[in-house]
Amino acid sequence: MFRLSKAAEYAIRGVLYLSGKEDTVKPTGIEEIATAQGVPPAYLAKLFQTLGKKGFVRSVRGHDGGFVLTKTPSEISFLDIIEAVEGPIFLNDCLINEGYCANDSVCPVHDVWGEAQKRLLGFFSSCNFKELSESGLKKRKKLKSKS
Amino acid sequence: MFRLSKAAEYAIRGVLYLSGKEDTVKPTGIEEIATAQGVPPAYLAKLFQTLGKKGFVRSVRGHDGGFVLTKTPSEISFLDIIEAVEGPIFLNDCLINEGYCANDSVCPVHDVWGEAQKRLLGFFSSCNFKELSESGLKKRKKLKSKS
DNA sequence: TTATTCAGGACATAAAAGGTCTTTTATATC
DNA sequence: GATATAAAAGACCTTTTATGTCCTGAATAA
Ligand code: SF4
Ligand code: SF4
Repeated sequence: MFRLSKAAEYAIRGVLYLSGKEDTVKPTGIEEIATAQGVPPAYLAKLFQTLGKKGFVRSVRGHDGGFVLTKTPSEISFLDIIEAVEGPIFLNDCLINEGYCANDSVCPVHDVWGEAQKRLLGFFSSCNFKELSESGLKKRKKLKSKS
Repeated sequence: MFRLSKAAEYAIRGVLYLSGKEDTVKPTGIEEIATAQGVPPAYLAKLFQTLGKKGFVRSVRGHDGGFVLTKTPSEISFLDIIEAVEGPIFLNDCLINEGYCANDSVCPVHDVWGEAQKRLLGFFSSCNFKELSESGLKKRKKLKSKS
């Protein structure tokens, strides 16, 4: 169906929420993040668990625990988070490695997938969470001034 | 998982095969197409059935029947065939229509999906089957000259 | 020590992908 | 007209992926 997973959507919005916090030291509980973004808490917890393993967030257990970003928002790209939760993106199996499909040396379709993937990944890796967060503030301000 | 479906891959390779034929009048049987491309015949038949409904191929039943392209290869885009077999592409539900997600007026993520989708669709619609077929011939020639 | 909060993993459900098969209908040829 | 051929239509099946939930255990601050 060629659609982003909820996993990616939720994870990104979670990281976005953390990116919007001024206090970058105090951990934020998963419950707070989930409620703020309106996503299933238990699922988000799973996702943040893997974000932790991949090193994008640090987790603090126990009282007043939660999650903190380990990098500044400008250093985290969209692609980072997408790939962290859904694994590396391959538009088609034959892009995994040369020779995966025996046909790829003569197949013109292969090149199209390759180019499409290159462009898509390039775009996603060009989006960072600092920009994203700022653009969110801007949108909110614009909406307010209208009403 | 963000991957093209086999359906799209098979359909595209089927159309590509037809695009490579000089004789544009005599129908080509699904069995021939499937064997030439190494894809499951029954499945490909289903796919061509829907390609027929969408008007990209014309079908002839009975003895010496099969499929013929209804347009010249240069008029058929990658996107045409992909969308014909998997339905319209939406990277995320909120792109289906404005207001699908109540949040989209303030959500910065929305815009990223939108831009990514715009670029992807733009690229796919810029690829036509005449170019594709020619690039296939070129690749084959190059490979031959090497061996 | 106790309440809190994440980690890890098992489990559940539903949807989609990928594919087969059978029956019916249209067509060309003998 | 009979017959062989080939697509149309739709039922059916299996496997994989997506999207969660829940429980138990471990860390930690108050
Ligand atoms: S696109 Fe070409 S190379 Fe890639 S899997 Fe399909 S046939 Fe093989
Ligand atoms: S990206 Fe933003 S607008 Fe789109 S569904 Fe997610 S929250 Fe809603």
